[in-house]
Amino acid sequence: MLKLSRKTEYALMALRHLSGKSAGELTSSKEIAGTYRIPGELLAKTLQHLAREGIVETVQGPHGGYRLKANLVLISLSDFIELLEGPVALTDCSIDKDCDQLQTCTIRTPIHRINEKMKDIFSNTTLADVMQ
Amino acid sequence: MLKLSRKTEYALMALRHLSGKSAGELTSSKEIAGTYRIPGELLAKTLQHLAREGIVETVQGPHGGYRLKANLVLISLSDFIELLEGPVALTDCSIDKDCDQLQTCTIRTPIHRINEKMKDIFSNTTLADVMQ
DNA sequence: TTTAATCCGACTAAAGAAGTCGTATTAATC
DNA sequence: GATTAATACGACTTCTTTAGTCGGATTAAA
Repeated sequence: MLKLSRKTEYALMALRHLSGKSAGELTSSKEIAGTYRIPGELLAKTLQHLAREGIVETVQGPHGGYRLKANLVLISLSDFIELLEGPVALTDCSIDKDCDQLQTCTIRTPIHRINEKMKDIFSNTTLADVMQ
Repeated sequence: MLKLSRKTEYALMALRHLSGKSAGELTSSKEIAGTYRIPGELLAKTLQHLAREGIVETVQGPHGGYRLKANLVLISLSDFIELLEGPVALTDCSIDKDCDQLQTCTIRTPIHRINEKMKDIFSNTTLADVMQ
């Protein structure tokens, strides 16, 4: 109920960790997982996801690892969450239209209004904001 | 991910329905469930929950049913959601302290800030607002 | 060639949400 | 008094999502 997924939390912690390193420095997934007691495999997959999205950069092989690629000031928390967990929406009907109750639903409009306010918060927060 | 539960949606729809009736008039759970195609038993349980919380009033027996009791202007959406689904929090560590990562977690403070903003939205919206 | 890292899909496990069922209670009506 | 139509409510099942694990492949340094 209105929670962020662990995957998102882990991703934020990892980014924070990476942003503390000097430019270009590589950090292994293992180091991050160890530091924060995050299940290693899960964090690895999450970092790979971030790599595919161009947020971090990877180097394979021994002494490989991850480093920041994107400018965190330019990424909104909203985009970041949507990347990892899909659309930010209080109800499904804010996303797609497959709802039996659509015709009769009387609370769509007000819920929609609140949803927009919520999205505003996430849109107006950048990843850089979350790093401090 | 950041969704309201069906139970909450159903509860809001039911309250909206009840608030359209004349003062003191009773409405059966069945009528509401039928109107909006909500599973009957589930709605019934939800209404019973609202009754225990003093938001609606019930009359048992044939021709019984539910009617509004509380003044919806006085109930915030925040309180309402917490009633039905527990604390509004982006992360568990905003609620209790049982988190292995507490010592090492570096994103608590910023997440907390965002969480507060989110709660503000829900606190500043009353159930009456959602009925229009 | 070995080793330490990423890569990635498939699988399993755990948790939570949604919905169902059975039985009890209540009170109006026949 | 019996029947009936409603609420009351806990226990249960099912479904969906989230979390975590595993196995095997690729990469590149030593």
